[in-house]
Amino acid sequence: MGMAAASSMTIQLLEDAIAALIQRCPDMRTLRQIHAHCLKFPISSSLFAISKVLAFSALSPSGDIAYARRLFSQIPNPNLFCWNTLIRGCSLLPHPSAEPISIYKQMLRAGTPRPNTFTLAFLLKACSLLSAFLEGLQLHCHAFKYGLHASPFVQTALLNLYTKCENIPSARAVFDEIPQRNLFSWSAMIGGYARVGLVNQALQLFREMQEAGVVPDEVTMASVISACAKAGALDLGRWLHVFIDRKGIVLDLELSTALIDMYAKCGEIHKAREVFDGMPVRDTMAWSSMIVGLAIHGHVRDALQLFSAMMDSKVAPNHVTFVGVLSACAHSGLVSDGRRYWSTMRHMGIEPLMEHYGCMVDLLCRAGHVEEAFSFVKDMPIVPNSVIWRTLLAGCKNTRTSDEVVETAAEKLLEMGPLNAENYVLLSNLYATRCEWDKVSQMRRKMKELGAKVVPGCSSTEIDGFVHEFTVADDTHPEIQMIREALRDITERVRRAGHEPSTSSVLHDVVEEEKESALCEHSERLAIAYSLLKTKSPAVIKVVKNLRVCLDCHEVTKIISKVYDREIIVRDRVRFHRFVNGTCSCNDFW
DNA sequence: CTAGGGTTAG
Repeated sequence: MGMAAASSMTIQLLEDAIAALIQRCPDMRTLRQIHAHCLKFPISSSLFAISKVLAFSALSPSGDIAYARRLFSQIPNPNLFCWNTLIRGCSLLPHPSAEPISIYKQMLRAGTPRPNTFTLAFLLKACSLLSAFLEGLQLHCHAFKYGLHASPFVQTALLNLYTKCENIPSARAVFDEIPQRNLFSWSAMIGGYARVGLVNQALQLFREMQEAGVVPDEVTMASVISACAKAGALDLGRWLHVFIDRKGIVLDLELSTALIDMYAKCGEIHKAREVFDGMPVRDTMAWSSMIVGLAIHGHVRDALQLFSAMMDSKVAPNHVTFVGVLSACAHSGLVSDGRRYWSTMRHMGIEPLMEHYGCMVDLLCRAGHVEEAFSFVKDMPIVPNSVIWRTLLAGCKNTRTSDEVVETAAEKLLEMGPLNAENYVLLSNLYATRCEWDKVSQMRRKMKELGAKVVPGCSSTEIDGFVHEFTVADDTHPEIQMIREALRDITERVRRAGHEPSTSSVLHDVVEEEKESALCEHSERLAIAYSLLKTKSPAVIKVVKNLRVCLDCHEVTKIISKVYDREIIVRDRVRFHRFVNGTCSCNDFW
């Protein structure tokens, strides 16, 4: 009995020693030595020691998953911890794969052990990385089958999986079923809404979270701030920044980056820069979001200067950084710089994506090199998407371009989006500038015949922390009567200022018979009218729109800024317009 | 041994 106690004590000591060694193990070489020593001792069969070795090889950044797989296959009866460790190890690999699922299937086939909450959480995480909805659904069933559905870890993992698969209704259903929502479940749901662009829902849920008395942290705030960026909700974004400071929430890399992006996308590029300059450490995303921000504001020199500062600070740029750099060059016609950055990018081993080709086509077109842009597109190793063809066609407007370019691009575009009205509108306008009237009417005929759908224009404006959305000819707003009256007043005052509606821009959105009302009910006009009603003179009117502004709205907004003496900032789908006293910051080029 | 976050052309 004394002997048995002694030996069990010895084993305990050895196990503790091994655990301590592995905890400080720096690399696989050392781990193999420790493993070899384990095999010499009577504890070689100790699952404890083996599982420590397994955990290191599977989970440590300096581990070796192949070693873990081999070791695992030699364990006669792996316990649940071993299975879980291998599953998690495989789901942490740089390239997500279905391996965690197949290991799980193997475990189920073995009949034992039964999965626990750890198993499901790891598997669900693996599925969310793959956006594997169907597998996730099966795991959801297993959660019930094995009685694990009440675990907050499983619930959050399910919630997260559904948002990653962009299945918001399922995510919300899981969220609604959670009786005790914690910081993680609130953050996951808010983040899910924000990622798919349901910004109002994200902001609403954030309010409910506070009402429920759950204190947000830097992770929650990063999602909420990014929702503000997408919504163009500057006032709320500013308020949240103050909230962050007041609550002492840590401004880590992610939250700072979200703030930079929010300020940039909400028109406050100087505030964005302030946040950026205040960061003690900056990674690729932080640099990129600042560079992209400067680019969309047309601060091209600053953007390029920042890029070289980024290179000096040895942070590696990625494809997003180059989207910023190349689009900055495109915005101010820096053709040779653009070409240089393009080859820098290739030199760094960054494969150009569709966005980069898009920037180059835009760059060449704006500089008047439409033919060269066309050969560039023809040489693309990936199949150009409709944005590429649209960019090319937009470039054809400004120069005398050969029919070949126009016809090829037109054909491709209509082939790709035969039901997209935007395409017919673009082509119809282009043919009009080229005085090819038969083709203009051909486009309109085709559009009617096919019943092409127009993406409805949608503008929003933020008043007292709430984002109000308006679509073209919208009559669903509760205060629509007042808005209509305000619109009539605007139209009258604008007309008296000498404006004549530019009917050709009606083509941008609608079919002919709707011309008259259409112009006055473009969504940005509703939003501007509502802001004029709800805010007073020094307050700046800020509108965010999902499409480009049309020529007529651009003219009218300039006049409104003068006759109502209000500064108006419109965030287009791609850039900012700042209207002050009858002129726009884009100098009428957009 | 578990969960939630930031940047992307026109």
